[in-house]
Amino acid sequence: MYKVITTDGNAKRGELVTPHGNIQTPVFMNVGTVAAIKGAVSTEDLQTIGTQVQLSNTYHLHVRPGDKIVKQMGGLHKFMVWDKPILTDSGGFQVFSLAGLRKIKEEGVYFSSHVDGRKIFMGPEESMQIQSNLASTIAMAFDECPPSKAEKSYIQPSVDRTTRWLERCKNEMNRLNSMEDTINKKQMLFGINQGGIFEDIRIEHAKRISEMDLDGYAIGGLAVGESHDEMYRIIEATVPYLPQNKPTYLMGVGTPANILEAVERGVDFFDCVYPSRNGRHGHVYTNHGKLNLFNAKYETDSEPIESGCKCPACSKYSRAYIRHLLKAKEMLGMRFCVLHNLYFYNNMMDEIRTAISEHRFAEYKKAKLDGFNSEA
RNA sequence: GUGGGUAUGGCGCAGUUGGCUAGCGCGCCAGAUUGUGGCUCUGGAGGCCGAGGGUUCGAGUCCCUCUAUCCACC
Repeated sequence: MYKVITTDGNAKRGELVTPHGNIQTPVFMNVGTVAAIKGAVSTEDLQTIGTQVQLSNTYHLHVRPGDKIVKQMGGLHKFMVWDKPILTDSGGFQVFSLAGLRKIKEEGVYFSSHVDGRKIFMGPEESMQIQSNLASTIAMAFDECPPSKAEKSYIQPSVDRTTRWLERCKNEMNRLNSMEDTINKKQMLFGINQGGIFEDIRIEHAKRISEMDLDGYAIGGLAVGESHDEMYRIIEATVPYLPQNKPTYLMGVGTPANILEAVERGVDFFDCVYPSRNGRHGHVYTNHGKLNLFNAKYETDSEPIESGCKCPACSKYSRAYIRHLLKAKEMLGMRFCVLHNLYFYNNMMDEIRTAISEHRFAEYKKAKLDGFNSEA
């Protein structure tokens, strides 16, 4: 159950009630694709850096260790020792990102495993079964995420198929939630809006899936190559046609600036690999823009990544030391950067929630963006 | 001391019977990365080819001397 606590313009401050605790929105979900946030980050770390929700991936966990193994181990929560909400992505994105290794048909998608090359079939039913085995808090619908440059003639039939897949997902999820040996019988299902950068297709699709009474609605297929302006335009056009009494999730986005823009347009949920992947590559976020700690200018910099930051890295360690660890390819260097970045994102979301509650989101956003564009 | 090998950007090497604007890997310096294959990709800086002399229209490539270094033998 989702409720909007207060609004500030189109920005919403809300709360999603789940069997694994309540999620305060807007929220940034921390991405742990294979039931682990890359960079040697533990559950204890996540508590320290204020993680509300973890995101894992259906396709990756199906390939390894196998969803049946996870079910046998008591489900994802018990397996990875995390009792707060988990959202599982459906594997739909892998249809897109592993393009070349797949064949899309009406019944579903034929993949070759990126781990051992074996053939895998996944359709809406399989994706729901896997996610039910994983017993995540929120399951995502199985969709196709077409490339940003796709023509309308490709997008329209693709979106129509995604709609048919969504109906199958919903039916299968209902069936699974009523089964005796299902671990999480209250597993939620979010539908996914597609339509490329065509507002008419987006809106039509949003209307159709809104009638299906799902637990939440995502906007997918953005931030895959189109410009920021196009992305914001599509968000702005689509959000009003998604149910306002349900959470809206912008999949895979994005930079801190992207998130501020999307919150302003009514988005509640986010996830992105940036803080973790960029962290592993030594790119760290600050209120004065992104730093690349590999840069030679940090060689003797005794300052923390960001002074005043309360993350585990900034509380004690210098940029120079972390740079050294990164150059030496020590895991600890990546770990510090990932922890800092996730803390930065989680903390920014906390600030956003406070700003909306106090009806000063616009001022907050402007000040934040000005900071990002200033030199540290 | 004798015989043989090797000397090319920070390191490791390619450079065909002499025609180069001297390449490559790593490293270095930067930049990309948006529902993650601890990747990958894209740029950039840096060498009078150990030193000196010779042959030639032309030498990193051939010849001579020297220096350094490695291996074997004494």
